[in-house]
Amino acid sequence: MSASASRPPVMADVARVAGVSHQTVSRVLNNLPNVRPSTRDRILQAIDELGYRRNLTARALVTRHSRVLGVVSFDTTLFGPASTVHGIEQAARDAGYFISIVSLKAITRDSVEDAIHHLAGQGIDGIVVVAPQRQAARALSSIPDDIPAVAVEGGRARRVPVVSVDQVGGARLAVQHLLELGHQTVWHIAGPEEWLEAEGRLKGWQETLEAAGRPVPTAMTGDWSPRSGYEAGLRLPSSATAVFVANDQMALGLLRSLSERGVRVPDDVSVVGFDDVPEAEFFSPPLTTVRQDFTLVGRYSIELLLEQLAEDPPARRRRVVVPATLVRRRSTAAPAGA
Amino acid sequence: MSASASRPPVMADVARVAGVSHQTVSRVLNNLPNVRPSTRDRILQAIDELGYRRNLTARALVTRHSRVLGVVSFDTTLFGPASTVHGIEQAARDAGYFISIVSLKAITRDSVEDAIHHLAGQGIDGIVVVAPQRQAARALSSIPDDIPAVAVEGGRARRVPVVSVDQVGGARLAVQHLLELGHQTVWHIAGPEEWLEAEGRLKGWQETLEAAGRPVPTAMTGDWSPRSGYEAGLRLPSSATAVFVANDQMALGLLRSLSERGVRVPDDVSVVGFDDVPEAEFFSPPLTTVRQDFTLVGRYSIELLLEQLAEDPPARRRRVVVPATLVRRRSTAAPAGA
DNA sequence: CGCTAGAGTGTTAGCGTTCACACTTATCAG
DNA sequence: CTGATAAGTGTGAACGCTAACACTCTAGCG
Repeated sequence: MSASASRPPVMADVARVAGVSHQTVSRVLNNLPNVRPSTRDRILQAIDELGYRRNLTARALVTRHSRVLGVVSFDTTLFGPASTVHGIEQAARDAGYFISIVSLKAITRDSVEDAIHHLAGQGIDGIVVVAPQRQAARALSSIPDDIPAVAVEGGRARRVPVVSVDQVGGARLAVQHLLELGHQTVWHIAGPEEWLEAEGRLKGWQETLEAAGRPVPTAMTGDWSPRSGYEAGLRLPSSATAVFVANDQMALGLLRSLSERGVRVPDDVSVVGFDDVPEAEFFSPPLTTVRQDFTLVGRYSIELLLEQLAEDPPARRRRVVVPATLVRRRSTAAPAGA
Repeated sequence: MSASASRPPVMADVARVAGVSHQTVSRVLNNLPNVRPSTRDRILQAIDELGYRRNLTARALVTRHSRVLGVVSFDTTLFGPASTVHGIEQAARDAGYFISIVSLKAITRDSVEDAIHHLAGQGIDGIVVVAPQRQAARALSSIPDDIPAVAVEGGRARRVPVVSVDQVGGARLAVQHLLELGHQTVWHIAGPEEWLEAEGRLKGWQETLEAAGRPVPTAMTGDWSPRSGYEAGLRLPSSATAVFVANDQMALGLLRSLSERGVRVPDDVSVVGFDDVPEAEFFSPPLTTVRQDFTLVGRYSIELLLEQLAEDPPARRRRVVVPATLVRRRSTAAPAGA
């Protein structure tokens, strides 16, 4: 513990104290072989004594690897993105990487490109773009060629592997569940058009109805917020007996407007959401919904990224799809007439 | 666009193309004066031509500043931490800084210290610790002296400035609101003991009741989850007419258990939450709650951090308190007997 | 006409690591 | 006892940038 508060100690200081060369200190730090145990101990002790911490900036300069991964995301306040980023962070840390985050207020192609270049200039080893909007997905092509990247929910990006949840399959699960209960058809409150997730759920809903030979009602569109679900609920025709809502927040709004109109759930109308937010189980009534495993999505995205970072570029999987699962609770039942 | 995909261009390459020295390129990049406009243009063109991006790692090595700030947080899936981190990120980016995040699964003194050292070794310019638990607050003392730091919700940390929401005041607002409506007393479902926020809300609740000369019921304790609020609701005595719940999620659970028991809100029991999550407005009934401005908290924390980073260390404010506000909705009313 | 000031530019030396070697010493086969 | 091999260690040169200073040149002054 040197009293001089001048500069933090560097490798050379450790070397001097331990009576070796800086290179030997480096070897110990990097767990390389061919260091005599007694020497190693002396160095370790010197490190401890001086309170030495290796300067990762210098290391990054020479190795050309910062062990930092960049993440570009949108509104990390929402449950989905927040969970995904959390999953990414956990997986990255387990792999010994740091995460540098840029969270966008607005998704425009420009803002995404900006964020990407920002990160690229930062000496990052790779980038994960959580790109659930069409705009963002388009910006993927502007990622510099020399930077490994992965997209989450990024449509079919050209040069970038994609991890996504099976939105279409999830929607199918929801609609099939309602049809099996005996409903003639299912209404849909969709997410904003520019969102790929909204698109997938809409598609799954429509295809499933068509496959079953059922009429396909006009879809209503919300903006993911509870309020928009509430408003969609006001426009829902009284003939409807089942609604598939593109996320749980809008489902909550729908539940509220139905209850205000005296419509009982599930007696009069069945409702299925999407996401399985922690609150969903305690809605009135507890919400049947489609669960997405965001943690797994985060994990896979890091896995795909690290694969690209590896020495031997493997025949890289271009796309990983995480299945969605149906969680049955009390907001769905057979229609009144059944 | 050089066809050789060998190495990304460096400053010297730009210098060669522009016919100047690398130092002049550096001057242009750093917007220093005394560069002839025509020279500047030539350099800018060369940069463009080569697709040159400055290596920030090398820059950081020599300047000893990375322009990266570290953030340590807990479970960024929760609304509060997620919003705070989001606010921090926005504010930091506006100031030209990057954010490197470590999100902890468990808060123990060790895990926090670990995260801090992890970041410290990363060549970070400063650290924000979102430390809402007593454990985490204690770990603040282990931040190396040479690294500027700020704590969010960190109790009264010793050497570290703190930004926090006025939990006590928020709780007072909630309880006063209920007393003014005519309730004799107010029950409380508290958060986990080790959380400072839970402690502040508990304290505000208790003090306000005492100041009004009202009996103070035994507080129930949850773990922030809707389920724990639900369970607390089952234990709520039927004599209770008003409940102040330490967060919105638990309030949701309470609402649910009350409705299952046939207790009407607000007719039979009034409920106030804390946080004002986006969903709160659409609970059944819409929840009266205390709003915390997390964005502001994030903003202030970066402000305090940048103050420390500035050339002239100002007489530093040791503590910034952000006020909480009451949002009145439909879950509160006068008691039945009033 | 020489001198100074300042604009404009180049040169050199780091920053704290790792990498590619070269070197020394001990070990062992022949 | 010699030479080859391996273990253990040191030396010097990068990595790509900025800081400090030195230099050149023009303008302006007495």
